[in-house]
Amino acid sequence: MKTGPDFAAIAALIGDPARANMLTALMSGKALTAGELATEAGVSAQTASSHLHKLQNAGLLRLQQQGRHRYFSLSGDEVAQTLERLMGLAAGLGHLRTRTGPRDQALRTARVCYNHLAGDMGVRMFATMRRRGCFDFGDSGMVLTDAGREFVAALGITQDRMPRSKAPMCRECLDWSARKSHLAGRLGRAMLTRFETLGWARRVPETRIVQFSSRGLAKFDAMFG
Amino acid sequence: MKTGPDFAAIAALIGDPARANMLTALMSGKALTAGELATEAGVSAQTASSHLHKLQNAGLLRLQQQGRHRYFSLSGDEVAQTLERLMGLAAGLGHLRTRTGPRDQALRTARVCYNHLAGDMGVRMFATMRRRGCFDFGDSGMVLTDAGREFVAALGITQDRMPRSKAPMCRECLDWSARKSHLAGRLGRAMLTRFETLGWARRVPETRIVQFSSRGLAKFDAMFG
DNA sequence: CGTATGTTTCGATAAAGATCGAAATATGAA
DNA sequence: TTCATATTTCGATCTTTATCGAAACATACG
Repeated sequence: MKTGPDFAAIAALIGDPARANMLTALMSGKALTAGELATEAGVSAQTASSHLHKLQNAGLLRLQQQGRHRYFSLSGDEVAQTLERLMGLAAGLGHLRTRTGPRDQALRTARVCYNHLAGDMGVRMFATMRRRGCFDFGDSGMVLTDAGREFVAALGITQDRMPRSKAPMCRECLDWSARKSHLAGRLGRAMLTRFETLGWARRVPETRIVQFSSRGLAKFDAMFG
Repeated sequence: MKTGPDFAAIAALIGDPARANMLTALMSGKALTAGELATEAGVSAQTASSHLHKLQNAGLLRLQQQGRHRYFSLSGDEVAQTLERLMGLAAGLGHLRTRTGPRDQALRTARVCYNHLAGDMGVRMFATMRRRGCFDFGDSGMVLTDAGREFVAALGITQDRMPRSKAPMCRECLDWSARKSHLAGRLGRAMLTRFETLGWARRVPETRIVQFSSRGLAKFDAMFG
C-alpha cells in the first residue's frame, strides 16, 4: 500500500486532466451539472460521474440535487484559493514556454476567482480599500471597520442586505498574476455582484474573464484610483 | 494525448506519494541529497532519481551539485507556499477522520514553513508587527516602514546584514492552521534565523517543528504580546 | 402508464507510469 | 591507479486507473 501525506491524495485528484478541467470550470463559482462538467472535461458521462464521485468524496465538491440534475460546485473558498495558487505556480514556473496571448491578458486584468474579483483590478480595489482604512487586522483576522462600512455603503452594499453566514466577511486571497492580495470572503462576493448589478461589468460566458464596460471602468477608476 | 490546464501537471507531480514525501522533507528549507530524499520517500535510489528529475524539470526543485552529491531544494517561496496551502486544505477536508495527535499540535503552534516561522506563533508575530505599523501595503506590495526597521533592529536585525537578493523582503504567507497570514520573504527568514541564533528556539530534527525554550518563549511573548 | 433524458454502476480494456535489478557513469579517497 | 560511494540510465515488470460500452436506475413529462 502506498503511503504518503494526506495532501498527496488531494493533489493527485487535482492532477488528472479531466478533473482539472472540471475544477477550472467550477472556478467561476457557478454550480454545474454532471453532464455539463462531462462536456467541459471532454469525457463521457460515465467517466465524469466517476471523477465527480471521487472529488465529492474527498470533500472538494459540494452536491445539490435538483430533480434529475445534480449540481456540483466547489465546496468552499479554501478549495478555490488552493486551485488559484496552483494556477499561479504553474504560470510562474512555465515562464520558459509561456506565450501570453490576449485571452491570458484579459484574465490578468480582471477575472472571477470563485465568486469575487481577481486580477489587477481586484488587487487595485483591495489596495485602495486597505489604504482608506476599510479593514482592521486584528488577531481574529480581517474585519470591516466603520470607515469600510461607509465605503461600501456608497456602492449600495449594506450589511443587512448581505446573506447571513458563518463564512468570514472579509478574507485575503493571493492573486497569482500579481502576487498581491485581493479581497475574498462574503464582502468580495457582494462587491463583484454589485458591479454586475450596476452594469459596470459582466462575466464573459465560458470563461473566468470579467469584462468592464467603458462606463463601468470609469466608475471603477474613480472609486479605486 | 491528454490535455488539461498547466496546473494539472504540477498537481499530478505533487500527487505521487513518493514525490510528496520528498517535497514534505524539503519544506524544512534545507537542501537534501538524492540519497537522503530516497530514504525519506521510502523508495530505491533509482526511483528517487527519476522522481527528482521530473520535479526539477518542472521547475519545482533547484539543484546544487557539490562533488558527487546532488543537493535538491525547493525552487522558491512560491512552491513552498503552494504546498503549505495544499496541506492546509487536506487538513481542513480531512475533518471527518482526522485525529489531532500531540505532534500535530506542536506543528500548529510553531513550525518551519520553507524558512520562516509559521503556526500560531508566526501568525501572532505578524499580527503584532502589523499592528505596530511595521509594514506599508502599497501598490507595489508589502514594504518595511521605518517603524518596522526600528522594530527588527531591536532584535539585532539590520538591513545591511541581510543577504542581498531580488527576492522580496516582506511577503505574506497564509497559514493553514490559523487561516491567517504570517510573515514570509527574506525578513521572515532572517527573523527565524535570529530566534535560533539567540537561543530562543531550535528546529526539531526530522520534523518541521520549531521548539521554543521557556526563556525564548518569554522573550517572544514580551515582544509579540 | 410509456418514453425521453440525466446519471450511475458494472465490466472489460488499454495506457500511463511507478518500481526495481543490473549496469553504466561520475566523483572522491587511498 | 584501484576501490568505494553517489547517482543515473536502461530495460522489464507490474500496479494503478482513466476510459468507454452496455445496462440499470432515477426523474420528469406527456
